[in-house]
Formats: sequence, C-alpha cells, structure tokens
Amino acid sequence: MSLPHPTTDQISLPIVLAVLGDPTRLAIVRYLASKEGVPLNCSKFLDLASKTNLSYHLAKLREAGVTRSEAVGTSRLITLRRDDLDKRFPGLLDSVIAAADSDKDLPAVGVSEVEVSA
Amino acid sequence: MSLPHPTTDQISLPIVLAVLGDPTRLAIVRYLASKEGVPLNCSKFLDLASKTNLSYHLAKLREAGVTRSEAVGTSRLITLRRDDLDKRFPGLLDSVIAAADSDKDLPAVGVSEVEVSA
DNA sequence: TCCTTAGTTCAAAAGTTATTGAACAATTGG
DNA sequence: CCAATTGTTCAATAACTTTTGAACTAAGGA
Repeated sequence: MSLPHPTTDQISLPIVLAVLGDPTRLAIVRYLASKEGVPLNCSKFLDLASKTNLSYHLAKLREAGVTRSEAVGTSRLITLRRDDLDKRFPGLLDSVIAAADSDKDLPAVGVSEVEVSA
Repeated sequence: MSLPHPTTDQISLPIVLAVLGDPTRLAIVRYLASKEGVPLNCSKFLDLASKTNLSYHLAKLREAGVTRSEAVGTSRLITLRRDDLDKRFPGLLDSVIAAADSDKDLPAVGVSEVEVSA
C-alpha cells in the first residue's frame, strides 16, 4: 500500500456507483475480477485509454475504495478490493460484474488480442 | 404509460449505475422500493429537492429505465421497474437497495416526518 | 552514469450534469 | 369559466468530470 485508500467503512455507495457508471472503469473492474488474485499493472489497460487518462480513472477507482494500488518498483500493482466491497455492500460487486459480463456493448480489455493456443 | 421509456433490453448498465450514483436519486429509488406496488407521485419527494429539480431527476431515472412514469390526471404515478431490472441485471437492484438502507449518511424521504400512530 | 520504462502531475480545454427561476400546459374542483 | 394543483420546459449558470499534452519523478538495467 502506498497511495491514499479509504478504509472499508469510509467506502460510500453513491461514490462507488458513480465510479462504476463509466464504461472505461467498468471494463477495468471487470478485467480485474476476471483475473482475481493476480495483481495487474496499468499497462494492461492501455487499450482502453491513454496512459494519462488511465492514471485518472485508476485514481478514481482507488479513491472510491474499489481498487487497491501498491507501488512496486516503477509499477503499480492493482487489485480489486473484493473482500472490503463484499463486506460493505454484500452482493453488489457480483451483480455488477455479472451484469457487465452479459453486456456486449461494453468496452473490454484485450478484446482485439490474439489468442495463443497450445 | 405516456412518456418515453427504454425497453427492457435497452437498459444499459453504466447508465443505470451512473443514474443511481446520485444521492437524491438513490433516495427516490429507495423510497419507491420501500413502498413497492404503490405508485407515488412527485410531491412525495419534495423534501429531497425543488419541484423543478425533481422533474429533472425523475426524468433521468425514467430515461435510464429505472422507473416508470404514468400520467394520470395532473399527476404522474411513479413506480420502480423492478421486474425489468431484475430480468436485465439479476440481483443488482436488491443489493443496491440493501446497501442504501444500511447507509446512514444518505438523504431519505420523510426522515423529518411526524409519525402518525393510532 | 545514462537511458528506458512506468506511471504521475499539472494546467487547459471540452464536455456533461445539476440547480435555479420564470413561464408554461393540462387537469380538476368550485 | 376561474383558480388551484401538478408537473414540465426553457435558458442561464454553476459545478463537476473527462480528456489532452507536456513536463516530471523514480526505479532499474546496460
């Protein structure tokens, strides 16, 4: 941990909803959820927005308490604060992610990626 | 029905989240949920905002597909589109309402009301 | 040490949303 | 018909949010 994060009980519902109500941030959260446990760095999300803009969106997610950013070397490792969100707002994250997964119009990370098969 | 409403499959997740990410609108939805089945008119929400401003917020909720507004005489009867939302985003509305109910900092309808007992 | 990589910060511009008051429309009761 | 009630619309403004590029910092490798 390095940057300011709200504590679990400081996480606010309207702020979380507003933060998730942006397609770019929803795509980030969805991707983090799909790689749960694996801390990702910002470069993973470069197909969603510019580096500067990503920095802005990732800061919003962090400040809302949705993600945790840890400085490691020159990278930031980003993880979903699933436990904290589940404790504070039971069921919310799961239903948002399920809804996002079912929405074909949403931007997504790595959609234009080449699938590497064995 | 009288005013433009999206069909169930036109309801968009980021739009719903953004619309719910406003304390006034969250309070409206919460109150509608607590009076489920009872269509309410706008005047019920006058302690949340001015008449003009309510008109704006209620239009946002309607356009997002969260509520239904029916013109009856000079009133609008407003209901939650629970079935449609549950179909489109299972579990989402319930978890948002449960989270809102547990948040003591959120504005609410009728909080300063006198309780009329028998 | 110098260069590269990873990401931030800052200020400006662009775009969007919220809030207001005054004027309007439609329905209903007297 | 007249007045009251219920809510909308419009234009203005205020307040935020998003996006951008240029300049920056900090760590790590050659």
